[in-house]
Amino acid sequence: MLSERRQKLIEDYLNEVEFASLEELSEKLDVSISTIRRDLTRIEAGGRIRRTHGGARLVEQKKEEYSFSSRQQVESDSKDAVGAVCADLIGPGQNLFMDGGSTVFAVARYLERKSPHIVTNCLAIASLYAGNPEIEVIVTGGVVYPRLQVLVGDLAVHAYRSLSADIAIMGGGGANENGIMNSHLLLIEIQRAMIASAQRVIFCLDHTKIGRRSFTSLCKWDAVDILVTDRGAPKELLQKIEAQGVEIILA
Amino acid sequence: MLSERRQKLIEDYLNEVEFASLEELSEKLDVSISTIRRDLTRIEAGGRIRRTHGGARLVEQKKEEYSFSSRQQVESDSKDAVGAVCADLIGPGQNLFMDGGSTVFAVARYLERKSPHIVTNCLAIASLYAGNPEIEVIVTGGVVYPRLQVLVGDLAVHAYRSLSADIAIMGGGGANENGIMNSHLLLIEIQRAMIASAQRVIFCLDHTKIGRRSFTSLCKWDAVDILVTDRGAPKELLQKIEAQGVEIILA
DNA sequence: TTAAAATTTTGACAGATTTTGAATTGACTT
DNA sequence: AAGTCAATTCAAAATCTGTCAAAATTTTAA
Repeated sequence: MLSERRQKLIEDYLNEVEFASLEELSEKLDVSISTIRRDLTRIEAGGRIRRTHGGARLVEQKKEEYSFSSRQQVESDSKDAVGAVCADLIGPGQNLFMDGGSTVFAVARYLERKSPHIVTNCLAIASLYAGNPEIEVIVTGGVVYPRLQVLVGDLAVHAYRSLSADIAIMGGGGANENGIMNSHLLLIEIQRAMIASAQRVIFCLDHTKIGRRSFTSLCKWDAVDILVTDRGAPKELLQKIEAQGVEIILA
Repeated sequence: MLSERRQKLIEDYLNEVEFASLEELSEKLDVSISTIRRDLTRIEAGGRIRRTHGGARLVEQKKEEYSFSSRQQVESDSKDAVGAVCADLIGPGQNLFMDGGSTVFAVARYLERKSPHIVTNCLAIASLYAGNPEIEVIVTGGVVYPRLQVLVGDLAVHAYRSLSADIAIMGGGGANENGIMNSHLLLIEIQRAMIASAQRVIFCLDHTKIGRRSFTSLCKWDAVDILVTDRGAPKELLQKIEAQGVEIILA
């Protein structure tokens, strides 16, 4: 049995049962416990499972703004609607900062006719218009953060600090009446640099994000000009946010 | 049985079963294990499968959006061969600068097991390993140059100047006995920065580039440590280049 | 056309590398 | 102390790479 095939089988099995013990896997695949251990270590490096005492379990798929491939499907209608409405706010030829994340990517897809100048640390957005001579795309640089496929680190922060934009189009992990939150510490510094160098700040968050808590506070509402979300968002919370001077647009 | 036909059968079979062991294929096609090995090596060069210990597996078809759709086809056998040979020169965990262009991209495809640290201004290379946590990818930043899908400009130049690498893997538009040439002025400054910050400089040029003139001179041969090309290149010219202290490796 | 020469393909094999299972050791829990 | 699990080490087995000579194929020459 090929080791890669075995590892794939382990992954498939874990996808069914959530958790499996070493012994269980060892018997099922007819190899020694040692081999199972080694397999699990390798699979864990891929990130989809986690080793535990005596076995391994599936990593719960975080329902987060970022992280593309899996998320892209879920709530894509909401995201699309938010994206289209947000793109309407952009004038032709404006300079944009664009954050990572699937909602912001949805905005990017509607920008073609605006011929914008885009500065981004998101590889997906950069690649989207990389072949289009009508749209100038500037990539910030930085270290690729594999889980989110965005660029992080000093290069990215410096790039945003040294440029300026008409509008920053941002995403986030959650929002409540106190402000916006994000779960990825590596991104916070970058997002703050974007906000600081942009004239107007637009946050795009589909309704699942409104009212959700996340890991760290990114900014308060006074830093935000516009919040674009969809009708599924809780109205009373939106009112509290609006009272803090944020223009709210519903898709 | 023609070897090409056999290779096609192997590919078809892998498309069905995803994994196959050497033994399995050897029996199925009634040839020796050695032959299967060689077949797999050749098929792997095409990029659709990957050899593993004891067999081979299908490569998940990634979205085509990032790859060099048109140019990739032309001379792709030569480029692949050059890519494989060049990748052999890289040690595990080394720091690499990687230029843009399809030949350098062909090198990138063979680097998976070397777990390199890659610094690049090429979006295709960045996207290739963006989701792989084993491989650290740093993107230089810069303005996307749509024709080549590489990043150009000050951000890119500064990034390369401020970093350093064990090896720079470079492409070019042409080469003659005086040195390497490139047709894209925007790239010259960047490539010079790469060369200046790297310990060893490897140029990868398929045979169509050897002897071809291009627009501007990029560098003389004394800046180059190794030239990787294929057997189609004119031998007398290679000798003249070798006489200038360049190690020449033929794929 | 046939024969000889050159090239490519194939199978086999030796030495290096990787994978595997078992044994040992050490950390931690009960 | 006893038991469980993880990490490490080690030797055996499996597999990989490079090389070589035989076989098959293609090219060249007559």
